[in-house]
Parts: sequence; structure tokens; C-alpha cells
Amino acid sequence: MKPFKPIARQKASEQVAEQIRKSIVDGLLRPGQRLPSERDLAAQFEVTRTTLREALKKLESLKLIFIRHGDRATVMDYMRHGGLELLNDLLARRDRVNLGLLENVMEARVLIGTEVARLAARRRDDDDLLELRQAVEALDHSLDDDRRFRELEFEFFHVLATASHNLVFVFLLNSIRRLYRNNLDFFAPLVRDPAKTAAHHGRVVDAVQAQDGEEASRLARTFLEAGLARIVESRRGST
Amino acid sequence: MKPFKPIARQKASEQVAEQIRKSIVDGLLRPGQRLPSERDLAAQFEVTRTTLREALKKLESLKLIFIRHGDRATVMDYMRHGGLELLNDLLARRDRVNLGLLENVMEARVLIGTEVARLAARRRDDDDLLELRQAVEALDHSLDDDRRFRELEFEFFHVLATASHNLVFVFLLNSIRRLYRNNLDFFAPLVRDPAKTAAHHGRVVDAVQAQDGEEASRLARTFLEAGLARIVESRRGST
DNA sequence: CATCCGCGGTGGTCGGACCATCGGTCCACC
DNA sequence: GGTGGACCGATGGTCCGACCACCGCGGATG
Repeated sequence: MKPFKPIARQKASEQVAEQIRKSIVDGLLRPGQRLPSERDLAAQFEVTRTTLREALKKLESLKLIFIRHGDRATVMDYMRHGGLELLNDLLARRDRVNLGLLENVMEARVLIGTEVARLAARRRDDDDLLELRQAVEALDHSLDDDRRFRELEFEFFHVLATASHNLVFVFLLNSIRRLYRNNLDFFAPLVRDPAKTAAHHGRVVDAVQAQDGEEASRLARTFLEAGLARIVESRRGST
Repeated sequence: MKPFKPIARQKASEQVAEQIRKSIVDGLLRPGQRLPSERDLAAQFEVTRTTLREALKKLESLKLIFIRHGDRATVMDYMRHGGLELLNDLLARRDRVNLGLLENVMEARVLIGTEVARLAARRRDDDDLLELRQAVEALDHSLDDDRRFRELEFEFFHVLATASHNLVFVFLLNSIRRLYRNNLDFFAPLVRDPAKTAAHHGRVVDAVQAQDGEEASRLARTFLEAGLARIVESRRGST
């Protein structure tokens, strides 16, 4: 298919950020602990303060460290302040908690997907309905391209979230999407038969059109829960 | 109580970032559109490239813009890529969609809270139980300090999320907490009678201890849904 | 003893130089 | 004609060294 992958160029500041980030999520740097001064750190990594600062700012926006003018940066407790963006980094941690994390992600997707289906049925307007039909149509056009189908399958729920008119769920799915795309293989068992899935999602739209929240929710749940079960099972099998 | 609030000192880079961010969420800068070069922007804001770059990096980590070496920054579609951190900024938008957003947040809290109660009951270990008891105890100790009580009430669900052993929900609540604390007044109707709430949460812990997921979930839902209803009602009344 | 002041350490900004990457143009070559 | 290579201008990434702004603390001051 695609024998060559693009080279992943990495900026110096990214490399620096990654090293520190790793130290934090691995627990080598503990919450409350203070980092060396920017000047010291820059010397250690053999980069300029400019570059080092760029790395620190990134960690700050991930809520991994707290920076205050005139004082050194202190490590924050990501269990208390971290956002969903952190999941990506936690997956690559040295201990092997990672696969359980992906199950957690799917678990969340089941819950959110079920709920947005219910809300979408109650609140959808005509535009939403149109978008939903198009999303299903896109599925029908990609029955033979597995990876693409699975990405579009996710998009269907994103459209559903939009139709639920609750931005929290929209943004939540945005965060989950990144994890989903980075681990498409893990989530593969979610879709067993593309044609059936496409038809199933069509019925969800029917329920949304009929403004039958319970039915839409029930349909979404059966699909997602069956997928979750298959994913859990396939993990047990391969590990 | 607290007649004076601390002065919010704002770094130059923050001010720059805020201006651009506002232009994006307000729709003045549309997805796909390209920003001027860093040198131009720096001149316009009358800051150095260093400062300007710091602002851009911040916007990049918020998924509001996309930066590529050798090419100018382009505005991203935050409806597709934005994370929960954006909600804070969207609240201050010029049109008045904002209060609905806070309702959305509460709606999400109801869903998540109900689910973590169920999962916590199934998966809690002895340590979790201890933490939960302590969280309820903390509630009992703050019955007379309203704001503090409401913050601790939120913490209870955070502990519950931890006990659910699903990091997605933990991080999700972390993001919601920020919005919650920034708008404590809006969410005030959630807790009507602190003493009753504390007792209620105690019963949730009882159910968790008994590993009765359905009961824990039911208790959490009744509390949260009643709160949501009161919040919606109080908004109707005041607007 | 309480208050004020200054000083050292540290993050924030500045200015200006150079390196790396991108996209397009043009040309030599086949 | 089109294929590849060399080149160039624009733009982001990094470097350097200086100075400004803020914090904490301890010594000077009353």
C-alpha cells in the first residue's frame, strides 16, 4: 500500500520538551519539585535559552509544569491538572499500563457516543440531518478501504456530536480522534463488517430524523458496546 | 468577603496571543486563512519576534493555528481540532452563546459523574474507598463555607473518577474543573443544602463500598440531574 | 520587633544575526 | 516536451548577548 512513510523531522525544542515530559510522566520528576533555572537547563541540553524556553512553554500548556516570573518552574501533578492531550504521552510510558488506557478511551467513546445520539435526536435541525446523511453516504463510498472506513466511521460520531449541539462533546471527540488515528489497529475490531456498520449508522440517522432519542441511543450503544467487547477480546487473545 | 482581587499581570506574549485567539474564535480569521509572517506580525504588535513566536506557539498548542517550517502559519478549524481548553475562551466570545455553553458543561458533568460512580463501584480497591471517605469527610467539615463546599463537592467526583480507574474521565474532569471554578456562581444552584449533599455523597460511597454499581450510579444521577435542572431554571429566571 | 531596602537569582523581552525549509522559476539536458 | 537540478526569495527555527521585571530573603533601619 504505502511502503514509504514521510520522515519525521523533529525540532530541537521538541526533543528537549519530550525529554523533560518523559521524566515527569515517568515519575522521575515529582509534583512540587523545582526544575533547574532556564540558563542551567539550556546549558545541559546544549541549546539556547530561546529554544529551551520554547520547550518549557509547551510543557506549561500541557499543565505539566508551572512557570512564574522570578521563580523557577515547578512540576505539577498531572493527575490533578492534566488534560486529555496527555493521554498520547502516557501511552508511550515505560511501564505497560498503556493498552488498558486505550480500553479506557474506547469506554469513554461508548459513553459519549451513546449520549450524543440521544441528544442529537432531540435537538437536531435540518442542516444537522443533511450532514448526517452525507456522513453515512461517505461510509457507503469507502466500504472497500478499511482504514479510511474506520476514520469516516469516527467522523460520523463527530457529526452526531455537532448535531447534539453540545460543544463539550465535540471537543471531547476531537481529543479522542487523535488517539484513535494514532492507534487505528488497536481499534480495528470495532468495525467487523463495513457494509453492516454503514447500514446500522443509517438506522441511527433514521432515529435521529424521527427525533426518537431512546432508539438512536439504543442503536448507538449496541454498536459501540459490541465493538468494545470485540476490542477487549482481541486484546486478551493477542497478549 | 474579598472586596479586592489580585491584579492580573499579563505578559506581552499573552496579550498578543489573546488578540489573535479572539480574532479566530470570533471568526474574523477563518480556517485555512494564512497569517502574516512572524516578522510582519511582530512589527504590527510592536514586539520582538521572540515574543511574537511565543504567542504563536501557544495558539499552536491550542490547535488554533498550524505552523510549518518555511511556510506561514495557517488558521485551523477549532470545531474539528480544538480541545476542551478552548471552552474557556469561547465563553468570552462577543455573541451571547456563552451561557448555553455552561449548561453544556453541566450536562457533560451529569453524564460523566453518573458513569464514574458506576465504574468506581465495580473497580474500586481499598485505597480508593479510603480516599472517598476522606472526600466526604472534607465535605462535612466545610458545611458553612459555601464556595469551599462547592469546590470540595467537585473534588468528590474527581476522587470517584480516580476510583473508576479510567484516566480519560479523570483528565476530563480536570478540564471541567477549570470551567467550574471560573464560574462558580453559575453552578451555585447545584448544591442547595450542603448538609444533605454531604449525606447524599456518603450514600454514594456506601454503594461503592458495596460494589453496587447501579445504585451508586442512580444516586449520583439523581443528585446531578436535580442540580442541572435547578441551574437551567435559575438561568431562565435571571435572564 | 516590625518595616524597609537592596541584592542576587530567575523568568520575560529585546535586537539582530544566521541556519533550515518551502515553493516557485529557470535552465540545461535528454 | 518534460525531467531533473541549481537557484532564489520568503519564512520559520535557532543562536547569541544584553537588559528589564519580578521574587525571596536577609541585612539595615527606625
